Amino acid sequence: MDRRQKKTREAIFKAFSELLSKKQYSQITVGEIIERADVGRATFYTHFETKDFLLKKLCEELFCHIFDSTEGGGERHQHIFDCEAPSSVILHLLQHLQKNDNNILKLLASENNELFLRYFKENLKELIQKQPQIFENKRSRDIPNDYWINHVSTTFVETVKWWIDNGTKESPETICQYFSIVM
Amino acid sequence: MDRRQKKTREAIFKAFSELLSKKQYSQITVGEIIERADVGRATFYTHFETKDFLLKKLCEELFCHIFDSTEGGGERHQHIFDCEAPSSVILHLLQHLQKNDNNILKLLASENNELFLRYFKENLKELIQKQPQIFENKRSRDIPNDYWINHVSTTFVETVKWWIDNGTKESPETICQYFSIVM
DNA sequence: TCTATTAACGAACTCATTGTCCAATAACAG
DNA sequence: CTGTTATTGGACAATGAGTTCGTTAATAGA
Repeated sequence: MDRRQKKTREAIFKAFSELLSKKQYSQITVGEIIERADVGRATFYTHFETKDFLLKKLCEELFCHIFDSTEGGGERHQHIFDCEAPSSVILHLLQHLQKNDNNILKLLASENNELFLRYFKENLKELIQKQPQIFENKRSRDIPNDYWINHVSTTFVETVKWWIDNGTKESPETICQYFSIVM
Repeated sequence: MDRRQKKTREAIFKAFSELLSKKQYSQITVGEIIERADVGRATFYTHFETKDFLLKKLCEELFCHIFDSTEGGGERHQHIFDCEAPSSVILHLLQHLQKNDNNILKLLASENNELFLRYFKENLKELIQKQPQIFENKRSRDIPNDYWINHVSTTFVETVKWWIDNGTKESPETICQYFSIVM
């Protein structure tokens, strides 16, 4: 890919992320983004159709990274899905979050978190659907499957949100335990 | 209150609700609202500072109604909190929702539901905080109290959301049971 | 190194929307 | 009946979205 393209693209992502951790998505203007990214107005629109598309792309980048390394067929992770404890997957995700790759925690904690939490939840749902055995032992047979998947995803996302909103003071292990108590 | 004020206020609420059940909140313009409500532009702004305030007021009206009649000190409801089963409160809320007062279900199901679900959850949290005994028997002592309250509210709201998204086919009793299984 | 291609620039532009203001008019309460 | 108050419509500035285009600069490939 053209070096110029890559540079502008990254500059826009960076500027956008920084703005997102400061103010509401709806209050961020394209003008602010291009000023901070130091790119021309027309340039922005050749890269992203609208502000909404920019957000979508950003979410995809962030969550792809986390979930790819969780689902990945690498030997390092393979054993996670083999052992019975669902907590190992959860713990792994939590530790990943705590490492704060790409400032993802900052974004999840910001006032815009609903946007990110929605993507987070969607990715989680897919993960659980692909690996139903993770939580199988906790599942009752008297509730519909999609209700159950939705419940698990929601509870996890809300747990993370609570964790972040409270300053991420607890260790991933503690959070993991809270989660397993209510599940 | 002046009849004229009341009329305009209601016309705006009505127009806004109708628009909300059709399109995203962010894509609704003040122009559309006043056109549908058939009131002058200046009139709108004498009633509501901004579109956001209008939304806030609408939410307050909708949820106040439901939660007031749930918490109310009337003798009819008093016994609800006296019996042990948390399901009675839940069932009562679900039945209320099903009656579809003020088209609240339509709004909860619309693309804007996040806005309403947030208010819904806030009201629920308060209710649970005031009546902690409702779920006390399900609560573990190994998790923080606010984590627990958040979890209960979230789970209920998500249950309702799932119910609506699936066409509200199940009876309130069934939904109530699903809820009590996962809690 | 040369060249054709492609991206970035910036400035000007249209268009939609927000929020304000005011003078004229109609509805209201007492 | 009368003073008060809400509504009206239209004009207004300000802001932001998204487009257009001629110019400039970087790039990839030969």
